[in-house]
Order: sequence, then structure tokens, then C-alpha cells
Amino acid sequence: MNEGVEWGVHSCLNLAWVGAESAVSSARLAEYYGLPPGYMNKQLQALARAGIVYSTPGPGGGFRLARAPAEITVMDVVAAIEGREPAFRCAEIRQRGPGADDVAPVDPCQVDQVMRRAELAWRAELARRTLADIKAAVEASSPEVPVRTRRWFAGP
Amino acid sequence: MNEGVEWGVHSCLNLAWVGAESAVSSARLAEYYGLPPGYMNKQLQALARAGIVYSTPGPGGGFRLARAPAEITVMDVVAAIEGREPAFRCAEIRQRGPGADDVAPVDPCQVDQVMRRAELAWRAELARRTLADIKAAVEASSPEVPVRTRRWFAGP
DNA sequence: GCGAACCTACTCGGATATGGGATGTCCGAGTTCTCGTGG
DNA sequence: CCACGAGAACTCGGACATCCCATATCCGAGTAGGTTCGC
Repeated sequence: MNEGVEWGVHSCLNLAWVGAESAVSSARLAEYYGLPPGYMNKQLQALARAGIVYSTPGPGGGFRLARAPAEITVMDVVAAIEGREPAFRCAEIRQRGPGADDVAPVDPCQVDQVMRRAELAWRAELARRTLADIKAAVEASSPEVPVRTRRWFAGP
Repeated sequence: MNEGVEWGVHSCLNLAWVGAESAVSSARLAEYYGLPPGYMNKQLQALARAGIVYSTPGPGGGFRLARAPAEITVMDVVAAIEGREPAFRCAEIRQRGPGADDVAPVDPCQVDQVMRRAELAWRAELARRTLADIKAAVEASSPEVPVRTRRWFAGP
């Protein structure tokens, strides 16, 4: 899986802690984790295209969460960065080669069916969890994180 | 996801229909779907390493199912070909950069937790389905497939 | 003193290189079957 | 006719190229704010 997903979720959490009032630039978000700024910018652009964050150009600009953390599921972030195509794409090899005569193309590929169901379970599990859930879990074990994070991003 | 997974599952189904008595060469399995023989061979080697199929060299040799179809889950095949490492691997970026001070490494990364749970749901769904299930579903909609397949692989 | 125009710095956004892993190809070791030969 | 041995063909198994996408980098378009000039 694309590693940008990890960056995206963590950055969304940081944006949630900073608050939607002030925007944070991609360079600063990247700096927080020591990541390459340009590539981080690309991930944030994907989030912006998906409507998860707003982007404002110019000085003082940057990215802000477009919705409340409770209204953003982890699935949203993953779909925005990783793409919405299924990981397993059925190439319908049963319709190729000499064995093609044995199959009626109308009825679905049973292998694909199983893979789809599994991926559906995966998506459902990711859609069940929101950024607010993760945020709450982190704050439960480390209550000082919100203040520290906000302070760091407010700093120089 | 590796496309060899699709080849592996379909080939295992074919081996199930042919029966464990007679071995089928990788070249012939590849020919059935019009796939490159060498690369198909590689996938079957992975299945052999995982103990899903037996391999016998020499003329008349080839691959046979090592267990009954009901004892082979789709997860087994996927793990054999795709590997057992999780798709999402947490790089622990929260421990890197200036923000590292804010986190206690002992408590787990909540983002990773969510990802792990989702992937676990995916694995569980794949482990629930066996080759026998797929085989039965195909035969239910196309009862002639077993005979046709066996006949084709018995042919010249 | 005040307003407006300009200029600079900063930001996003997309176009452009690069590297590693999946994809595809090839050849060697080993086994089994077949054919020929001798008894 | 039968047993035996040599050869050939077939198979897996792994080593070797190739291609594509994720990764990484860079530069241009546009905007906000500060600064300076004119009135």
C-alpha cells in the first residue's frame, strides 16, 4: 500500500489538533515528521481533490480540514490517496485461451466474488473508524498531545 | 495486488477438477488461459513452497493439489503468492522529526491499530472461503465445467 | 497623513526525473520414459 | 521373448533482463501582505 496513506492520516490528525481556523502549509506538516516537503504536498493535494481538506494559496495559506474529524472516516483518507480501484482486479483470465469455451461470460467470476467480499469487509472496517476515534484514542493515552501539537505548529 | 494471485487460484481450481491422481505441468496450466508459461511456473513454485501443491519433475510430472480443496483457503493461496507481510506497514513516522518528543513509543500507533484491524477483517473473510466453496459455486451455475476441464487437461 | 500601486515572499499545483519491485524470459539439474541391444 | 542400459525428452527450479509505477524533485501560476511612492 502507498506509504502516503500513513502521512495523510497523521497529517489530518495534526490539522484536527491545530484546528480549522488556521491553515498549515505542506512544508510545515512535512517538517513535523521529517518528510520530503514536495512529496507530502502531493498527498495533501490528493486530499484536497477529495474534498477532505481546503487549500488556500499565498502567504499565511496552507491546508485546513474541510469537515469535522467525526465526519471524516479513515476510508475517506485511504480512498483519496490510494485510489478507489479495488486492489484485486479480475482480469477475467477464464475468458482467455482454450478454456474460454467452458465459461459463460454472463455469470460472475466466483474468484472475483470472494475477493470483492473480502475487500468489502476491509473497506467497511476502515469506514467504521473516523479521525475523531483515533484522535480520542491518542488523547486517552497521551492527554498532552493536543496542546503540544498546537503549540509546535503555532511556533516559528 | 499481484496478478499472480488470480492465476494461482484459478490454477488450483483446475487442479482440483483434474484430481490429485494425475499431475499437470505448469506449461499446460498456462496454456489453458493463454498465459506466459515461465511466469506461471513461478507462481506454482510459490504454491509448492507453501505446501499447497506437490511438484514432481520429469516426464509425466507437474503439479498436484497437496490437500483436499476443502482444506485450502483462499487466504492460503493469497499468502503463498502475495506474501504474508501486511499491506500497510507502519513506518512510525510519529517518532521522527521534531514532533517525536510528543509521543511515548511504548503505546501503540493508533493509526496502525485501525489499519491492522481492517486488514484482519480482510484476512478473516479470505480464510473463511475455501477452494471447495468456489468450486461448488462454479459447478452450481455451470455443471458441465468439471467434465470439460478434466477432458481438456486429459487431451493432447 | 492617507491611499493606492507595486513588489516581494510565500503558497499551491502540476510537470518532470529516478529507483525498486513486479513482470517476463531463459537456461541448467534431475527424473522418467523410451528405444535399442544383447542374452 | 525378456532384461538391461544408454539416450532423449520432459519437468521443475532458480538465475537473469525488462518494464512500469511509486517515489522524489523541481519550477511556474497565483495570491496576500508589506512597502514605497505620490498626493
